[in-house]
Amino acid sequence: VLEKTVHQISNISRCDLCAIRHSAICNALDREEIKTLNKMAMRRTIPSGKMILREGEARTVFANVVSGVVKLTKTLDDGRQHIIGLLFPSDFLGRTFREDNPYFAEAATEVELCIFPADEFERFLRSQPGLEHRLFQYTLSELDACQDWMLLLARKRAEERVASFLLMIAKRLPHLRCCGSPAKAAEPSFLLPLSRGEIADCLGLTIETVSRQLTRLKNQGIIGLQSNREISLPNLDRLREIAHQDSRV
Amino acid sequence: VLEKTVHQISNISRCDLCAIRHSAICNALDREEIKTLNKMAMRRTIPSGKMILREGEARTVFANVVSGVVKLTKTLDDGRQHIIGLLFPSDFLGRTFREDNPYFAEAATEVELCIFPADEFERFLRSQPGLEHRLFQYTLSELDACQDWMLLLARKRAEERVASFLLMIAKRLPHLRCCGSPAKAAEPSFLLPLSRGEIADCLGLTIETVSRQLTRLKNQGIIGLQSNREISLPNLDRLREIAHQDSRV
DNA sequence: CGAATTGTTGAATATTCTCAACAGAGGTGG
DNA sequence: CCACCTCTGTTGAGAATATTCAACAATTCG
Repeated sequence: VLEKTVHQISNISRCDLCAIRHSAICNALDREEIKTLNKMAMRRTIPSGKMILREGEARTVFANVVSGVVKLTKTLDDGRQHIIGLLFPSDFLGRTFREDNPYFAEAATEVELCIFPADEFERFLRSQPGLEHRLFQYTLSELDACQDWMLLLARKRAEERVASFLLMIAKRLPHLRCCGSPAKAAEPSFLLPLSRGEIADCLGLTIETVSRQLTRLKNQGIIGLQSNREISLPNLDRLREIAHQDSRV
Repeated sequence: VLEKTVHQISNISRCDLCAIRHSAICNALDREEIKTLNKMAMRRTIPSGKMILREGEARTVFANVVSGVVKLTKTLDDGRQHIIGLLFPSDFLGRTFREDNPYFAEAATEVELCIFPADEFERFLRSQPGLEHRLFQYTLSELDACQDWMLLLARKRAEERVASFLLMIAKRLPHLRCCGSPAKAAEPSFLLPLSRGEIADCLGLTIETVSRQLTRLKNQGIIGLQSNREISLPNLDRLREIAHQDSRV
């Protein structure tokens, strides 16, 4: 009996215990295939603020985000900066089939990554059409999101942008919700993974404008700011009205 | 001898004569495979201004752009609009693996399309990993371009946006160049595929701002405006300086 | 040629940014 | 545990950029 148990345990790969096993691109793989991927994978914990990839440098790794938030940034020569994307748990990091990274990737919070060597992963990807199809679908969703965000940057005003941002974060951070009092169980509440400056870099605004808009929303009772990073959304309907046609939280 | 010639001619598929045969996603296919694709394909000429796809509607077709320019737009409820992308000859139109169109597609000029029925094309795509890989690569480039454009919308000023726009068009319109005088052979010159209003919708500006910036560039001798649509770029270096770190024309 | 559309220009306005001062949170060491 | 320092965030006043509204000019199309 004991022998059997031990055998079963040894048969469990690390991936079976992985939190994102069924939501990351890995869900395209069966037990045998995932063993191969597992062999080339490495877990790494990255402290908040550390640079993971640099724009223009040769790509050497790809990764799944297991926990935490990664920000992807682009910069102009004179230092103007923009956050072109945020990666949450189960998102894929890295631009496949290209020599160099098209953006910087930095840990916005402490981040846990499941890392793959670039060349080896790309070869595996080409040999597994199911996996490549999964990554293709993921890329298409990224493109959808990017195109939606362009509309925000091109046409929404500061207030609408901030409201849209909060809804986006609330939608993608179901894990980090705080335990509110029972009465408020229905209202989303979470820790912002970004500073005011980073939010500004997401929205194409300045720190001051973001701060002012948050204060305004707070004074109207549409959001709650327990501390700088701790936010609650007691009036989602109103927030959605302000954001204009944003998808459900 | 005549018989042989006839046989050779009958062996030539429509695709062999297609202008974009080797630049569109079709270049992933060999002679046999392209025959299959050819069977499901239909050529269509669409007049300028006609809507091709509507946001939210079920997708029924995909297409290659053979000639002309297609604009992809998103709108807010109150009518604010943004052009999230332009398609030039050899670009692929349509969002695969999704029930509904995520944007409007409209002919910006007269457009020639090579159309595929959606379901049939998707099935073919899944059966041809090489073709799907090619479309995946195309989608990745689209994403790169979209992320670059986000930086423009978020952080560039009106003058920089207009300069970047002109460089982008010049880069993607090598076909539509006018024949200038011999002395000016080196300077790009072309017909704008978009109106001032459409340019504004690309750049997140108003018509008036675009007009003012174009006039400024003209007065500085950096661009030439032969007519509303006819543009020349006699000082590319200066234009690039203004646009800030944009890729070569 | 004339009407309709598209583009330009000016003046006033609005929104956001910049600069500056201050307040608060968080972390460190005595 | 508190004092201090630093970093982050807030607030206000003035400036800059782009928008809005309006009139007019130019172009295109029938």
